[in-house]
Amino acid sequence: MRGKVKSRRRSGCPVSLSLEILGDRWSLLVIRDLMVRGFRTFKEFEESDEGIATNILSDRLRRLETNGIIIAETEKTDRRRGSYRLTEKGIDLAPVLLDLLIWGARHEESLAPPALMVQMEKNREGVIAEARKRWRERDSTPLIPSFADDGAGRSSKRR
Amino acid sequence: MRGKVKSRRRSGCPVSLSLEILGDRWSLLVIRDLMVRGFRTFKEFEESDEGIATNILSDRLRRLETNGIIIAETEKTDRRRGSYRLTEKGIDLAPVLLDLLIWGARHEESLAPPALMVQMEKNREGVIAEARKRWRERDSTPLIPSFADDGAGRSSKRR
DNA sequence: CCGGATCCGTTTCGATACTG
DNA sequence: CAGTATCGAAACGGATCCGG
Repeated sequence: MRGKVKSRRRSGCPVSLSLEILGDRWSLLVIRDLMVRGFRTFKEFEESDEGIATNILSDRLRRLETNGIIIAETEKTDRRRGSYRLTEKGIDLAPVLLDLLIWGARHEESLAPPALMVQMEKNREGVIAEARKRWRERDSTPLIPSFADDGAGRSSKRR
Repeated sequence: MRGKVKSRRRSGCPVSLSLEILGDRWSLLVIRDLMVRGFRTFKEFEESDEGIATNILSDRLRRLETNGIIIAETEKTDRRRGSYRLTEKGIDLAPVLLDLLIWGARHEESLAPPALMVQMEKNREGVIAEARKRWRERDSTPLIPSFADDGAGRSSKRR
């Protein structure tokens, strides 16, 4: 039992700190779903994506909350946390998410219609502004409709 | 030995795919060091940061390589891979990294001089263009000098 | 039913020793 | 110097259970 903890040094670059919060498989995915797909409840997160386990989801939500990226709203009648929203700090991640989305669309298998991406890339600032606006208005309709549904992305899943 | 793979469904959003590559504690950090700090050798990565273990570093470098984000250059005289560089796909992550850097500087403990960040935020496009330019010229001097050294970031680390 | 918490087997991580 | 090998520790993921 080598109890050497080795006193983790941390570099001064802010990215490292960010990655201590966001550097895992699920956190950014949860934030994306909040921001882009308009998810708000535990169940929505659980059922979507690639099937995050409930314990992991619970843990990630709590971690994001303690880091001030989301807030959980508890109803008075019920002790459970019913819905989640991004804080301003959280919505400020919109540029990161968007750039990642753009990068993914350009370099990974382009499951999402490139046309949409090209447009989004051109209108980056506009999309970010829209995200921020909706956050202020507590409007949680999906920011990018094609990503709203589950097997999503493949062209016109029109309704 | 329950061979149930459960046929992981993946959502159509490109972000998920990106996060399968980048969604861990170290990958983006390695990319940042490649891009912003100008690291190129195994040893530089190993000694910097918050002390990544050599086996993890080795694994991440390999994964980034197989995903086409970096390339390893092997010298003919030696079987070892001597230096690493970003591919074009890798350099295209500059916007993501930069936005993450900006976000971190704004919301996390501001270890980096805010002035630098404000400037970088204003000149986002310029910094990205510079990164791309250097990549083309194989110029690996640090893109952001304050982040070049280890305990870095704290204002005027006089030189 | 919904939002979790708990239990438990499996996978990944991380520190260090070791090798070409 | 650039990695592997090893092994204990931590995180993950699935199933199940529980309180509101």
